Amino acid sequence: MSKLPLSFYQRPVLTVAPELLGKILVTSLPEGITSGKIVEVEAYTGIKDPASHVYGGKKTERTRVIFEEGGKVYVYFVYGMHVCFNIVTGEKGTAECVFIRALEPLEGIEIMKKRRGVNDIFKLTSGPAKLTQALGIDMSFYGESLDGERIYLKEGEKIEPSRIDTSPRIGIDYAGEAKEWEYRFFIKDSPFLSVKLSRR
DNA sequence: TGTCCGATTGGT
DNA sequence: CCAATCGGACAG
Repeated sequence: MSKLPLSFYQRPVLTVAPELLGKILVTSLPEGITSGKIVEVEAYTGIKDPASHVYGGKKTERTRVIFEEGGKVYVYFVYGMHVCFNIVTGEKGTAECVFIRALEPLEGIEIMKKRRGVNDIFKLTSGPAKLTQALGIDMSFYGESLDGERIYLKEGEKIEPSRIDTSPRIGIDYAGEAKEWEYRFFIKDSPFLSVKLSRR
């Protein structure tokens, strides 16, 4: 199974985000290969998106990679202890990214259990900061290309549209009306989601 | 340089 | 519900 080409990411974020469901995120590090199937993502659509880190055109040392062309890693450190992982999308000149919120563990489950310090498979990668810890993703991945050796995506299960649901994004109460936007995409029958709310 | 706070998690 | 824990953002 081959790596997804960078051209996959260099399309509009609202196209790429749902297509990421079912794809396999892989890291290859000294401890071994770990991977998981993407089951939950959120789209952050750029400088006009009040929930985005680049809202209003805010371009800083932390956010600069979001302005690059799609196919790069945007990671950030938050709450003094957590790393969150995003995939930059779109053409150069846009500032879009997809926030990866949950995976279904696949390869290297013993490595992931050791990194996470838990045995329950449902607690390994069912949250944005859990999956980075499980896959060994830290701030050194900032700006890395997703067709590299350490981290990449590969083709996975084809997800039928009927299995995909949407909801507002999680944890963005500061974003005004944007907190209602249906930019969270997830595989509705997955038991590995970060939150078990079904809404409506 | 000082203060404020978070696209979370895990325990109470 | 709330503490943990600290780098980035921004005001001054």
